[in-house]
Amino acid sequence: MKDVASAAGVALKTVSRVVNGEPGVHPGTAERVRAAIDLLGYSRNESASVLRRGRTSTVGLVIEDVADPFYAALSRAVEDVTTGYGCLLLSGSSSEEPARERELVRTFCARRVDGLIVVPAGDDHSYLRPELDAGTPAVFVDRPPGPGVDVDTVLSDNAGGAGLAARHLVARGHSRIAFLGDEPSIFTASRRLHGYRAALGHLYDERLVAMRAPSLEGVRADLDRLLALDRPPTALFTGNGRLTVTALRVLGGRPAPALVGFDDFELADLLVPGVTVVAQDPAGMGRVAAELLFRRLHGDTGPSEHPLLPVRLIPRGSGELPP
Amino acid sequence: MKDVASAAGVALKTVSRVVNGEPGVHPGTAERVRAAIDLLGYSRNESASVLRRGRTSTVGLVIEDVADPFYAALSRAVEDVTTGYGCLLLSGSSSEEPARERELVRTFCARRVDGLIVVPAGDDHSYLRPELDAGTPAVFVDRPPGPGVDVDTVLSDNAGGAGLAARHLVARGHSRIAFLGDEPSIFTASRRLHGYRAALGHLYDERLVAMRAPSLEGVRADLDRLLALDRPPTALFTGNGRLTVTALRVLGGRPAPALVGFDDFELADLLVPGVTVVAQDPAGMGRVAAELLFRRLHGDTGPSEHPLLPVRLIPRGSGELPP
DNA sequence: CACCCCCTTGACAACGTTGTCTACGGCCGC
DNA sequence: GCGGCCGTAGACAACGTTGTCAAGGGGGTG
Repeated sequence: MKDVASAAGVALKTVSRVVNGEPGVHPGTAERVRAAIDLLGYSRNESASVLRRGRTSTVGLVIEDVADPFYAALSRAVEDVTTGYGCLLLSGSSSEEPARERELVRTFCARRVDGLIVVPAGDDHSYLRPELDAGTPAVFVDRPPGPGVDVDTVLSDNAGGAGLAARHLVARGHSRIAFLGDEPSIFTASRRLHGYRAALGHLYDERLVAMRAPSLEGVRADLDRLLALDRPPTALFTGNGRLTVTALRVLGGRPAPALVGFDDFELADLLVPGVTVVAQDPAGMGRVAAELLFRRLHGDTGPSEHPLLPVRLIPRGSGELPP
Repeated sequence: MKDVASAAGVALKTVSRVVNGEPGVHPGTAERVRAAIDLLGYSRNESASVLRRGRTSTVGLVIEDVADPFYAALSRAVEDVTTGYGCLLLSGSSSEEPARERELVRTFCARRVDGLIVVPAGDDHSYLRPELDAGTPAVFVDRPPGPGVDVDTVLSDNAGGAGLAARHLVARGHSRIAFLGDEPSIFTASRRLHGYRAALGHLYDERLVAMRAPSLEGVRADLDRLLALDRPPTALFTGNGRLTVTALRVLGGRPAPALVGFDDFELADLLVPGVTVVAQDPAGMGRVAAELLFRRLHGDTGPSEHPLLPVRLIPRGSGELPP
């Protein structure tokens, strides 16, 4: 900028004014400055600008894994909203590791993001206290923060959706409905178990429940056990997209039980039979969370909000198979 | 930091030394400083640090769309490598718009990223000249830069893969093989057309070629036209993952021609018949590109490199159907 | 005992930008 | 013709950090 100033024969401050489009610069002078900028290929040093101004126009997003379509869609929606407000999005994958989540938040905060959107991996977020107190707003998505941290959250109706799935299968005549869920320590997994259990009532049988992180071997072991029971399940409710796909892969070739999966996924409609799912709206979650964050950034200091996004059941065939 | 210094009763510089793990600080003093840091919840202002040091430990990635599984996988691989080198990744989606690509690059450069990884949307990259001259290395992935810009590239063997697909179908007895490709202005689309054409030789028939951006309506129109020909194709080669999926959706219910698709995708193995594909390795491309960038960042100033990543044909059934 | 060196610590400037305040000249109205 | 106002421009400090250099004190050596 110094070079631009001397090239244009003006003071530093005048260049600054031109760069920032501030009023009170003679059109002719501004033109000379712009010419010098083009000539020298100058571009403002954002770090210095941030240092002086204190605002970074930057938002941090922590997700589980960009390569997971659910989070990829969420991420894209957040990016679009962020860009719309003239901000840059920093994002990182926690790989479901609390330490990595914390490290990402720390990194983002050190870079002085204006706000945070977090899909938490851990359940202790007391480390966020200093940032929240310092005025950095945070919105938690998909899962709530640990106890003692009061921030906005954007969650899906997990229990309601699981109930929808269970009742759908019961209505088709199933009474033995297995549940394959992720690790119970994961909020969404336990909420979905809860909704499934509540909807089944006296039909609930804990021997039909298996919960663990998705893996081909794990799912195979669980399905082997379930299908070898005296009274095996006639229907299966899978607790997230990864588990649904893994279960389909394991079941490939076997006589298929009725199946409803939580989370929609591409090509669910092209499989035979089509896979009935309870669909969340990942892009909607990202959009709502980002809009909420920007309302906070624009000064909204009301009590924390906790929208619950609806889910919907999409029948495609697999969930309508008879017992 | 000033507050930490006075809380610990030491000078600013001593706190700086502790924060950066520099040697020459008495263990007792360091302990006092660390206590003060914890007490005050201090975290270094990265903008100021960057301003002083000149290095941001940051890499910028421009892709087409994070929500596309191909780029999501690429993105994740780049993130992992970047994190491994202690850097933060900034990424953004260009939505296939040259202006947006340029805007993202501009934003990243203003934030003084140490290096760039770009999946270009446009074909004029002269705007990168100042940055390259200023010593910011760039690696282009999936598609090369426009003319006159000499940077490292990481490309897949598009023509080779398309040839593989075409020969695979010819070997199964097909002589009328249609090609559904993306817009010919897209580098990968034209390379794949080229490979397909070269492999077919005298079997090539331009009436069997349709190229345009993927959309349900567009693909439906193209397939309607192709299948209504006097001598309709008995096999179909789709030029990217989106087109393959869209074509499958359009074909759903019709007597299916043999099909080979460029790009692997989840569940390709579970459809009936399984979808034969020419698989690229998006994660591998991201990894190679990122490693190449870090070699440049660590001082490698050799001539620009242009690795061509191999692709492989995965037969799953659809590509082995007879004419 | 004097000297030197090392270990530890601090003072200070500089990174590039922007907010604040001041200065200059011309124009208007009285 | 004079005072005041406006439009334009610049000087300067400050943001928070780190590199450079220097200072103080303690221990070892001649």
